[in-house]
Amino acid sequence: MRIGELAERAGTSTRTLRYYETQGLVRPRRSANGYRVYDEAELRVVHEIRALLAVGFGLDDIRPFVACLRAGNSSGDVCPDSVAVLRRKLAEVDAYLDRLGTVRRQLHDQLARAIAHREETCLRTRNRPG
Amino acid sequence: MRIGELAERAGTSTRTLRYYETQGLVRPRRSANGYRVYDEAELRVVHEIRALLAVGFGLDDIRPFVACLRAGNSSGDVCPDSVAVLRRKLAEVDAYLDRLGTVRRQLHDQLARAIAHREETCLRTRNRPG
DNA sequence: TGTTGCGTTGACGCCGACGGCAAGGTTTAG
DNA sequence: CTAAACCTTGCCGTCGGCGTCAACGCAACA
Repeated sequence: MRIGELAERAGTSTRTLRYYETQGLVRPRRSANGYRVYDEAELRVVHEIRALLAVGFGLDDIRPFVACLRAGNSSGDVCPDSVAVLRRKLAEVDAYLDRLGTVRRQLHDQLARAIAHREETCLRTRNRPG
Repeated sequence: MRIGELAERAGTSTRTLRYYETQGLVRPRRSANGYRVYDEAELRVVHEIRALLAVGFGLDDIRPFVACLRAGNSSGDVCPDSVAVLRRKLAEVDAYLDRLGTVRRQLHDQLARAIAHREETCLRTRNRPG
């Protein structure tokens, strides 16, 4: 399979696949004329990359998962390095959820006060002697 | 007050203040020699900018709040444009909290399955005839 | 008068995951 | 023979909020 077909089957672009290659995530062979040639297993790898990107991983974090798949495992998640990344990412997400919750409360209060202030001002204006 | 003093009092850098100026958020006068000169009100403005940035606003979103302060209001929040931005941001944060919650559940499940798989594999290995 | 410490503008660097274009080579269909 | 549809490498652009020089001017103090 060449790059165009893989791109289409993986739902991405050739540009993206070439970029993954520069990042050491995908390793095509080369045919005689220099074209990249991928086997079926690479489709699985690209799907794994896309799924993890969608969850918010960076390409650096994804590397262990790809290595795990390439080592012959049925899932990219089961190797120690992958588990370590999953743990770290879960902790990061929890921390971010905390911060975002705090921000939400602050925004909510800020909005409530602003509206209360406007109501008050409006009332004063309406009762003002004209 | 010149730029260095304002930077120090606002807890930021001169570079940052000049950048805010290019974004139309801060408007110093100029002294005869071309130095930027700020009055006390600008300190308040810079504090407002910093507070909103810390909450996750972009400079574009902050513009109405600065305008509101500059219009003489005691808070930057009370003007209609500011309230609109607050509403929008609150909705954005809520949406992001949802997505992040989904991601958290997915990560949690993924991690749980990976660990379960490893336990299982470990047991099989230990019971394997040597 | 020299040095130190302010100030000025302008321009490039950063991060991450690509998009897009240029300028070519290859292959295939008509 | 030619045009279309692939492929190649390489390099610049994107977004945001600045950091970090560079090269210069101005001010104050010993």
